[in-house]
Amino acid sequence: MRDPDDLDDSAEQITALLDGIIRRQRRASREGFGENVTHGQFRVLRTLDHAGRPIRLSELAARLGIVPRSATSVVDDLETAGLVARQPDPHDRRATLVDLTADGRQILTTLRQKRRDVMLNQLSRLTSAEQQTLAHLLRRLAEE
Amino acid sequence: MRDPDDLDDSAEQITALLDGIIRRQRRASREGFGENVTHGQFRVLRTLDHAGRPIRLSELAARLGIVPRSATSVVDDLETAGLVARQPDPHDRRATLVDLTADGRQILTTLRQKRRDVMLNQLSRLTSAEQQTLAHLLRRLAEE
DNA sequence: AGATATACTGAGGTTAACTCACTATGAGCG
DNA sequence: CGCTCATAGTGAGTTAACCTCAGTATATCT
Repeated sequence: MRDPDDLDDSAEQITALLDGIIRRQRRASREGFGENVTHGQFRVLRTLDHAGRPIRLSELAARLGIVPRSATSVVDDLETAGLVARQPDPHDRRATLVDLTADGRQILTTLRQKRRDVMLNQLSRLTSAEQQTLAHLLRRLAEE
Repeated sequence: MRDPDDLDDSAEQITALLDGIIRRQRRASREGFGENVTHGQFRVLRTLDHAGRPIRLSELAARLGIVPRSATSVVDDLETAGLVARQPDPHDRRATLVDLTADGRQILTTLRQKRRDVMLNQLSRLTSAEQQTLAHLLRRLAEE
């Protein structure tokens, strides 16, 4: 019962597919993660780890693609949980630097492991060459 | 030839990429769409159109990948806006069938157009062969 | 020194989900 | 037939992950 417009409209198809995949993944994370860390918090931990050094809250927000105010809230929660720490920027007293704590780093490792298991399940439908192709295409799509 | 870290890597990369793309797309929808139809509402309209006939609320929910209670709310709003209509299922008095109204069908067409424009803009970074490849890979990922 | 810009946060809102518990109806069975 | 159990939808309430707008503190530029 396919709408013929859908078939040759790759834009809409791709959109719908992306949509569904993300939704399923979110759900898998929510159920499978266990640790009291949400998806958004995980993204922060991952980003900080990737940065490899304390970064400004505003830079964190930029990397996450959200507005600074939103980053404040996530960092608040993570700080309460002891997974990240704020410290004043010595060069600019307006700014705060955010960094992973030892606990944060450790939980990140655990979560990555669990997450990998969940994801592998989905991704295993593709050969590793296909995964690479996919990653490549997505990267081009994601470019600013 | 692939060690587990590679898998981990591409799994995590792909997830992060999907994440970012969807986020941007949502934002584009939110800003650009104009019509007072949210992303979730759009998904309902699209699904109903795709079904091509009145379907039960629970079936709608299943197709959307959400729990029935959540579908109730979206349908409530769409019904208030006059874009869908509920009717009793003649064969089962517990069930309600949901269908597009003429207005709903019309708005769906408009939205599809706008949405396609937004998406095309992003997708134009890929050749059409690449788009096909992408659609193909995503379809495989999305399969149940 | 004063205007303007930047960094963060308080207050409050929206979207898109969720769960739990309830009512109405249908179906199977003894 | 009546009883039990399952199914369809919804009321009430919650959560995550965003948003905007306005305010304070600090930096920078003229």
